[in-house]
Amino acid sequence: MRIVFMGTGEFAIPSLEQLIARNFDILGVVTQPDRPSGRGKRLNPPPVKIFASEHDLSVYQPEKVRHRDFIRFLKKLQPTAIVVAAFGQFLPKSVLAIPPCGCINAHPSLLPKYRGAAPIQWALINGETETGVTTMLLDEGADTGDIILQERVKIDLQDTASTLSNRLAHLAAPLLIQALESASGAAPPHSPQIHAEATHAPRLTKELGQIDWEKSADEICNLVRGTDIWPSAYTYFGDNLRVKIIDCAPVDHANLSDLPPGTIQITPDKELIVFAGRRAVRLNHVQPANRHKISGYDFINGHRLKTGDRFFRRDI
RNA sequence: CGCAGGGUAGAGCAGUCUGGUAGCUCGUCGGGCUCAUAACCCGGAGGACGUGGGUUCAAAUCCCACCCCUGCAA
Repeated sequence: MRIVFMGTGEFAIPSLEQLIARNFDILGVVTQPDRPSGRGKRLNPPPVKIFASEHDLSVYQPEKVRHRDFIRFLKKLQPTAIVVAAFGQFLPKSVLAIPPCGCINAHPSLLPKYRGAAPIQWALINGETETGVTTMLLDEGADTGDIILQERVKIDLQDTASTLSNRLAHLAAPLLIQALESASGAAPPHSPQIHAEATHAPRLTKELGQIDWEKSADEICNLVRGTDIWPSAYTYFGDNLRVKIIDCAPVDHANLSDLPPGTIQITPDKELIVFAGRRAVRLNHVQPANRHKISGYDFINGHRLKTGDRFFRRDI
């Protein structure tokens, strides 16, 4: 089977790896152009490019796949199917029409739930206990195509966006293979999404990461879990010191009666507890701006925290 | 040459501007108090102050170069 693979982020790598392992005929790997990134603003290749290069695959990095020349090039390759995962560009109708078996995409949610750029993150932020991976036939919309296969997974309380993303990526790979194998000359069996039940998972913003201590401990911890890849959940302390919350857990606490949300309490065994709108949050690990990740315990010692000190919100 | 912060005892930090024998909160070791303790009291050990050079009677502190770490931005 002649395959063109389109992907950019880490999420796509297990899928590409499986295609290689199963001896699919990979005509080429299409990925986003190198972008300036990291400290120093150097030009860095996307993860898929690195992986593909290491496996001696041809890599193409069009600024836009919809450009006429690139579409012409894709046609010449005569792919049976185009496999898409974490690619980052929309495919125009003219591309969708090229492969006889269609353009098959893996999306890390139970479509039609969580359409959009950040389905994993939003599932965590919303406190879902279950999510999954959906393979679908791409159409012109944003994650609106017909469903081929779907697999559910439980979300663990310890899961963060990075752990869950990793797990779903490894689930997406066999699901894509299965979809491909069920296609013979034409698109694999598929059925339309129930569009009325669609929900959306837009790209996260930095502002979203700022903690509102009025919210419940559960909501705050879910935010921390869902934003760990980016932008992280953060708050402010002292002289506008920005502090990222790396790892925390909701706890019950006896006397949160008249202390306002954001107030810190240090337990006898030096745990860092912060009162929330409902219940309280134990901060296990934090990261002050410009510093390494440290434990709540070290934060207390180094910054001389006292019960009654407060974390606060800051307008940006 | 994208912007910025940092590298001081095992950990987390102060001290650097205004040079003058290194400090805080802990940990650790020993002792004490206690029915007991993560609590309290007393005492001890532990630092080439990132590296190399320079200025100076004297450098963690001022000047120059380099190495490493981190946040922002993308």
